Formats: sequence, C-alpha cells, structure tokens
Amino acid sequence: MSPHPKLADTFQILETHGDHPIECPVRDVLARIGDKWSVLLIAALAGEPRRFGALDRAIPDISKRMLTQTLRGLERDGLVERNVFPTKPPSVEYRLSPLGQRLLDPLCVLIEWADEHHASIAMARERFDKPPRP
Amino acid sequence: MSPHPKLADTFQILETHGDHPIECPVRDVLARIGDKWSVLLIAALAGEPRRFGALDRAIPDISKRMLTQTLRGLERDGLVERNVFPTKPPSVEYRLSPLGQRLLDPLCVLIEWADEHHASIAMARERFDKPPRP
DNA sequence: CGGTATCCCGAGGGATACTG
DNA sequence: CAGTATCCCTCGGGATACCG
Repeated sequence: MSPHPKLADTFQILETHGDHPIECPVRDVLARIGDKWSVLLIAALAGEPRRFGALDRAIPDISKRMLTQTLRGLERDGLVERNVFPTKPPSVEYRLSPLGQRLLDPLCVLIEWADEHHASIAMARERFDKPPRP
Repeated sequence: MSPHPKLADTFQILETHGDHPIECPVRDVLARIGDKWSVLLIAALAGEPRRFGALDRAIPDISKRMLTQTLRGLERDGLVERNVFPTKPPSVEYRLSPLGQRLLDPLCVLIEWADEHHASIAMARERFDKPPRP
C-alpha cells in the first residue's frame, strides 16, 4: 500500500516515458517555476496588475535585466499578459492571464507548506551539519 | 479586491523583509524543490522506500553524482531518511520522513496543474515564437 | 553495491552603461 | 519609464574514473 497513491501514480508522468528521456512536459513546467524569480513575480502579480517599475520596487533585489527576462518567459508561456499604453513616457502593465491565475492555488499551497515548515527544515540542517562525534 | 487574497497576503512573506534581502526562508525552500532532481526523487520515494540502485534505475537520466548529492540535500533538510544495513554487499534504503510526506500533497497539486496545462503552455509558446508579421 | 574524487563546460544571472 | 546591450563570473551539473 502506498502512503500517497495519487502522487505515486503521478510519478509515472514524471518518469522518462518511452525512449526520449527529456521529453517530459511536466518537468519543464517545473523548471519554469523553479527558476529564481518566476514564483516571486507571479506572487507579486497575484493581487493586481502592476507596471514594470512597480514590480522593480516590489522586488528590490531583482535586476532590470532579470525582471525583463523573467517577465518575457512568463509571457511566452502564456501566464502573464503585457499591455503597452502609448503614453509619454510609455507605461507598460503586466497582469496574470487566466492561465496564470489558475496557477495561484497550487503555488499558494506550496508556499504555505514552506512557511509552515521552514523552521523544521532549519533545525534539520543544523543537526545534520553538527560535527557528528569528536 | 484581489482575485486571490490569500496569496496576495502570502506574497508579503516572499518579499524581502527588513533590510536583509536574502533572509527569506520560503525562498530557499523553493530553491530546494526548484533544483533539477529533488521533486523527481521525492516523487520516486512517494510510494515506498527505495534503495540507491533502485532510484538510479527509476530515473535513468540522473548521474550517480547528482543522485547522491540530491539525496544528501534532502536528507540534510530532513525530508528523507537514510538507513544503512550492514550486509555484504552493503544496502542503503532511502525513505521519506514524516516531514517529506507532508510535502507530497502540495507537490501533487502542483504536478497535476502542470499535467493539465502543459498543452496550453506549449501552444502559447508556439504563438509567441511565431514571426510576428512579415 | 553505493558511493567519492576530479575535471570541465555552459547557462543563469549580477553589474553597469546606454537608448527611444 | 521601460527597457537593450555588454561584460563577466559563479556554480549547477554532466562525464569519467576510482574505492571500500
């Protein structure tokens, strides 16, 4: 009996199927949200659309380079929509697409798990890093 | 009104708090599961404990080096337990800790999202990559 | 069987300066 | 304001060989 039958099944999806080892669509979706900034940006856009500068200020430790690049990636994947208003100076608004919004719940579950258990993890690390026995 | 108040709140957790920009515990938990192999290994251990060699065979495209390294990382974080049986030749069993098992549900939700929507994402990418207008 | 030890490469990503 | 363009460097991770 599996302690978690659903994910044990789901693992079949993650395993390399057939002979092509890299052709797993779930893996590259995970790769996207696994990069350094994507989840942070999605979270920053969860509440409302925001402009480039507003995102830059909301996440102070991102560079403009990575901000642009990550937003482009999310836009390419259809998770974020980009709207340009031809004002002077130009203003560009980013908002979650419907697809992006459907990602919020899974992310929320994950982030809550992380928030609840990061203390346990920190303790586990300390234990592990202790000099075993002098 | 926020379309997703809970995560909009949760985003406060992700924002750099105080003056120390990197000191966000949730971020490094995400960094762990964001690496190339951790989720795959957790999924592989969801059903039952497995030995080193079994994991190697279950995930054919991982190297022994990364298998060891990722397992160590998961063990360090207290997500995986490692048991050595002093047989000859030695056998080592890896199993999810209780903490690791509590991560299964969040992961499952995420993986199911990815499985359901990867087709939409693939289509969005094709559209985005089309030469805009000749 | 279950790992270490090395070597090495490319991509991810930071810093800075420039532009429409 | 909202980006590009460069330069540069770390480091995740693959390949290979060896070990108790």
